[in-house]
Amino acid sequence: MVPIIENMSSVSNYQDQTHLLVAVDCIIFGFDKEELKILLIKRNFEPEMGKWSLMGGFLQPNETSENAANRVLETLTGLHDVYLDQVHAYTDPKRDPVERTISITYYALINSEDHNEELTKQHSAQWFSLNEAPELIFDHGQMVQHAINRLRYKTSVQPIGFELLPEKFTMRQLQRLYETILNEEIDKRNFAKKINQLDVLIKLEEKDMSSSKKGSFLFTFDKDKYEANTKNGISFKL
Amino acid sequence: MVPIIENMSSVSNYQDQTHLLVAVDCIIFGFDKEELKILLIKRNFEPEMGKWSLMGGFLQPNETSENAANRVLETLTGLHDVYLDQVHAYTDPKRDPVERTISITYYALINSEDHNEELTKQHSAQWFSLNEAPELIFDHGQMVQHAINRLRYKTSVQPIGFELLPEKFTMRQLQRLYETILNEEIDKRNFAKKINQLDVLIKLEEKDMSSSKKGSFLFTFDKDKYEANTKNGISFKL
DNA sequence: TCAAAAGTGTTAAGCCTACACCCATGA
DNA sequence: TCATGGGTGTAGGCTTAACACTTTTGA
Repeated sequence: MVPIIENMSSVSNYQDQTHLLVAVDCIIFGFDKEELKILLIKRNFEPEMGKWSLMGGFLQPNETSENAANRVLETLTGLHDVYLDQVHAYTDPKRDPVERTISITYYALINSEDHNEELTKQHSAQWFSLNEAPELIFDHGQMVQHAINRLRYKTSVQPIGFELLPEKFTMRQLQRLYETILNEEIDKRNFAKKINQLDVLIKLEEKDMSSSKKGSFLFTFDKDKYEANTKNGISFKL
Repeated sequence: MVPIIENMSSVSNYQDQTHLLVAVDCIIFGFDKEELKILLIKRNFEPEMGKWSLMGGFLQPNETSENAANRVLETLTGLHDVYLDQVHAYTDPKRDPVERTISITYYALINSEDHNEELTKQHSAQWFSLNEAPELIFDHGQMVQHAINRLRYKTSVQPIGFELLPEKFTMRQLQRLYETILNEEIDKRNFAKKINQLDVLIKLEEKDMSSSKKGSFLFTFDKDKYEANTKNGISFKL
């Protein structure tokens, strides 16, 4: 057993300690009007060249893991200021066969219309619906599962779902989003009731005419209202 | 901007990457029949000698972060097989002034009667109630806050509170535990009702006579029942 | 006999769930 | 005119929250 600290010398021994590679891996969620999808890359580099994996990168000097996740994300999608949430650190000494690397995962929520297709093409990236995703390298499959669980919890307690939608969206799109995240059907009347109770949407005059002849009203998320509610102790609970 | 991967060479450049120190820090929760407390150490080593901090240690070769947290915990308390849950990775390049170190935190739940007082004395460790805890070094204060939030969520959704209690406990002890974790008062009739509905306790014949003249019945947590419930889709929700 | 904690049930309010019909419009 | 998706209200059951008195027994 290794001693935790050098009690005897009264100085802890930083320089004798093992230094490790640290990476971030991003679980990139997008919503294409029907389904929750994740963006995966086909590796054109070793190890595991040709297989599917999450997009990741090594932590650089002077960079937080959040910075690194943002960088990775921007490299792949061209997007910045994306919603990111840390999920877990994976530390199995054997998880990367080339060299021990610990990986910190983040999930990202993007409006899948926004991303730069040139860049994703360059990285041989592709969107997959959750059920149809290929097998992933290393522990990336587990990472995805873990991220989904976290996302499910988080969406039911904070209004992060809107990150996945365009600025203006219909009630139906919002409902489909929640259905696909929570993986359950929701009655549309009950859903509308609940959302309206939360009092964080602004109903616009405008209608989206693409999905039906009648057209459906567009809404936007009112961040200020949400924050005011939060201050007043009214919490978002779906 | 640093390239994520060496696309050109089709081999990612592990050896050129920065290697970092990785540590774990433990937020050790205990319950002393009245209050939730945390175990802190007074540092007898640099940096920040003489100040209070969480107990931590560097990640060793061939050790997962969970292994490391267990080791740290055993070193301080003599306990093993303790409930541990990973919370967050802290990666600010300046968080440790001596050398860049990323820290992965775990919270531990222990029955505070069990720990080895010799060992804690050796490390100048002391229990503090959450309100009375001293200021902590680095980002350890934030780590504690983050861990409490996670603990609150987890206890309301999984029966981990029992980890903090002795094998046999009274309904009142259990209630006080939940009150101190959730930081709110609970009506004892409603509490008993809810707990009984969960159907995971065994009421013993035995009474604890220490807290009142009448005495109060002791209970134990029935792990098998809980797992059976879980399998049948009945979930623990407080 | 009194003080102190244990134990126990009921009611009202709010919340959640299930459920069905009309509307507007383009084809 | 019909097919498609949009929009809306209500009733019953369930869960939650509020609330007070009796029991036991050691001091």
